[in-house]
Amino acid sequence: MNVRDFKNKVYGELASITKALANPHRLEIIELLAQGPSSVEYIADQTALSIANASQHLQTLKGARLVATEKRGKYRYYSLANRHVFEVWNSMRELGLSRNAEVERLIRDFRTSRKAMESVTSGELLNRLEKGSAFVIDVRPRKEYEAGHIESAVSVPHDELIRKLKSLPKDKQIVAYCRGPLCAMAYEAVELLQEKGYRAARLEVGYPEWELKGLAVNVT
Amino acid sequence: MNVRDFKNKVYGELASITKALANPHRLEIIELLAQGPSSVEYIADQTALSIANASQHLQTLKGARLVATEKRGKYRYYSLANRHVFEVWNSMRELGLSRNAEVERLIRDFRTSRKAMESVTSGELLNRLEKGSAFVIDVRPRKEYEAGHIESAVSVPHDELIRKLKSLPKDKQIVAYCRGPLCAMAYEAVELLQEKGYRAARLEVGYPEWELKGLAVNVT
DNA sequence: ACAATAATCAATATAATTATTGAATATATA
DNA sequence: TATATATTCAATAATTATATTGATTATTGT
Repeated sequence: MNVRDFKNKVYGELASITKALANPHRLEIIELLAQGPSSVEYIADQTALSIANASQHLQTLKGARLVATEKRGKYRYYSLANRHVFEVWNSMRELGLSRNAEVERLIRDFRTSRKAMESVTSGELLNRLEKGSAFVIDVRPRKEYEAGHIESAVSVPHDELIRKLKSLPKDKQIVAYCRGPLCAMAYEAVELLQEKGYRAARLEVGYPEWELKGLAVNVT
Repeated sequence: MNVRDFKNKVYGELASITKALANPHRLEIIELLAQGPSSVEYIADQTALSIANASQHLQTLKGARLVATEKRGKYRYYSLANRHVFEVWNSMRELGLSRNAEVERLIRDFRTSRKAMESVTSGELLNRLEKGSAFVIDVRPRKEYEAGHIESAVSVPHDELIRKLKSLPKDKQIVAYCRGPLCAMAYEAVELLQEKGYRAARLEVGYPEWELKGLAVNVT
């Protein structure tokens, strides 16, 4: 094999992985799977895809060995193959945000409020948790909370937030987190809480990034 | 705009960037541009593409704002838009190597020798340079050396290595580096040097990774 | 101004990707 | 065993990506 054939094969292999990621729905699926293993049905529901279409996209990801699957009962659970997949997604998202004012503008414009929102770093949150001065809420759907969450966090899915307001403390700062930097749920939660007179801030990362730093407790 | 439209736009933007990367030739171009700015002609030559085809791929990368261009005289120089592009490429390559025995096997099989090859980390090289116990050679094409190289390195393009053997020291270890982990030039150089009785090892990273760590000296 | 060089553009044929539809295959539960 | 549920498969049409070719534009040097 000559050098050119070798290069063609190596870059071809890498491009086939990249191609498997190069689709809006599959990127969304990757971010969803970063929250924890999910069934096809749940993935289809969360991404607004038909079951058959979601299944096909999952086959594509599986073909590139970006996801692993496990069958339990009549459900088949998909999950990310390894941390490298999440890291590619992370750097991809960083690139998108850096390169493209468009994406950032989209995110900013989507917030109903224009005022800058206070955010808390992972390190700060750890400090406040030790001092007992923060109350952490996980605003993702309950299934994702159950698949893994920040140790002391309470599950308050964003569509249940209004109903559960009374159970939240007014004397502590409430720190909300969700799926990650592209996810709007924590933004919305903080906004609502502030309107209702709570002290609230957003965790600057989502659960997968927190977990990657080895700070997580998994519930099984 | 509702949540679904918002998500479609954000993931669509990110997928359009990913699509721009999802091609073997464009990945090879990214790695080449990580060595420094290059003209279309040079890129076409190094990647074995026709000029027109290389130009089209560069347009695609430019459209996704992954590369920047500058015209000097009759040449147009392309370069990576920012470090995020290189970091995506890096994590992509890591994912490829982790996920795919195939890629790793290709790289291993391509070496003519089967014996494991000693490699030197960046930190070790810095130590040895301070002690004066290493002699560093850059085996990339001279143009890439000229665009930036390790401070004390000497340019010995891999196709000139045999002719330049006599100028290399036998009493020091010779450390060879090239474009990065997928590049075969340093492997081949070390192999040749060892056959000829030199003490030689491969730097475990390429020039772009070294530069990313802020260890580089740029020549302009 | 004229030739030579570097790069891009435009048109085209081929190949690959995608969403949709309906049928098929497992698995659990009654 | 029958039935409902979860997922995959296969076929299709529409869209998008790719390499090639030859023409065109921009720049340099004579």
